[in-house]
Amino acid sequence: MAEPQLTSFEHILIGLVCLSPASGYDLKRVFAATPMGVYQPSSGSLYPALRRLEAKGLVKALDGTGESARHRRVYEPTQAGRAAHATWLRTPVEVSTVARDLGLHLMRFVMMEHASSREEVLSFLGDLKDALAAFTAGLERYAGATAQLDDRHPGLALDHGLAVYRASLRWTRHAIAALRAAPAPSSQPSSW
Amino acid sequence: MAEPQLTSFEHILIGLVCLSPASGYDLKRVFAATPMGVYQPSSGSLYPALRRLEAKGLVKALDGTGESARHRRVYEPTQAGRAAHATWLRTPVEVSTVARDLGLHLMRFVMMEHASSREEVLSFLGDLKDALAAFTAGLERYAGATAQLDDRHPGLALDHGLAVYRASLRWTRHAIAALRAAPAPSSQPSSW
DNA sequence: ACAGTCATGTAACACGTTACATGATTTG
DNA sequence: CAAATCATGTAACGTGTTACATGACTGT
Repeated sequence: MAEPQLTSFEHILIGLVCLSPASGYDLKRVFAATPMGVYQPSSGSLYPALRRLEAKGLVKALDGTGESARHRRVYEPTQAGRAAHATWLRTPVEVSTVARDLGLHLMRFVMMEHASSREEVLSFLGDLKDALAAFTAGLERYAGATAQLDDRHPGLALDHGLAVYRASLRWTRHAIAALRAAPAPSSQPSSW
Repeated sequence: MAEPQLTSFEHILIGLVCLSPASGYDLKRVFAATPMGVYQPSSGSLYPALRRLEAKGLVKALDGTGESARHRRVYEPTQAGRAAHATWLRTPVEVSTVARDLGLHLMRFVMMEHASSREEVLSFLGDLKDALAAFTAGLERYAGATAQLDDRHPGLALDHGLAVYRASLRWTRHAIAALRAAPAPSSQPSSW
């Protein structure tokens, strides 16, 4: 069973059709309407990606949705697709890439809600917290090691990184506490 | 004067050789040794990129550094290269892309230190502050508009975004204050 | 002499972007 | 009926990744 290596974009597409079956156009609207919209996939990337996933047997088009329905191809995941999605959700958090992949990790966290157990989610958040702590510690070490004499901007930029990753780190603690606290999915407005 | 459109990576390479002439291998070490190292350029992207910049007349290889010097191609910017770099530094901050380009903006901020006046830097930081404020306001509006009923993770992810961009926003104020306070305009060559 | 590093480069491959093409369906 | 939107797709082009190749120099 050679896991076909997929791009992050493809993993997200599988995740979205796992949430609910959708056509390419539907997915476009999702990207446009949610905060995911920082990335706006083009037709030239979206439709070929869906076709690749179909060719790899990870999604399939509902043929029942056919005929008069205005030429729409609505995709749903196959069993292999759901398996690949579950595997992706369990991808370990690497310290060396946690900064680069932070957005991706957040996306995974969102998609875990209806696919993973509370323990798995808390384990993931714990790993993310540890990775962010290690990463910020590395930044602090670097800041301490390089004496900023003449140049101010690099030090300020480093401050930015520290401020941002510390905010992420704080958030992991907040999220862990929030998920530990609430057993039933009640509609408590999260405010902090 | 048709500005040749360059990738972000190419702009950064020009910026680095503007800071001080460097070979491809030198640049690799810079990426490996500094917090820029979240991105690790491969040989297959770095050397072709330098050749493209040379072909476009934006950098040139020091031929004096030649012959016995162990086959090194040390690049320095041409006048056109410095002009392109200056133009890039002055690229306006767009609200719609400020989240995606935040790392790039920080990189520009670092490179402005010895290339831009204090007024230009403060103007840039002001624009960045405004863009981040508008972006976070948009996130807040989205959070308020979408009633999170059953799902908790999307709301928590939104909290993360808000926390992170607010940290960036706070940093802009901090940086503006720090640069306003600073008297000494050092013009020493950069060390990183 | 040999290994390791320095230093640059190439080739195959896959992917994203841009721009364009196509036709069906709704709306004024 | 015309225009806008829905909906999918293709082709050229550039670039990044991976993996490999090459040669010069350094240290032991």
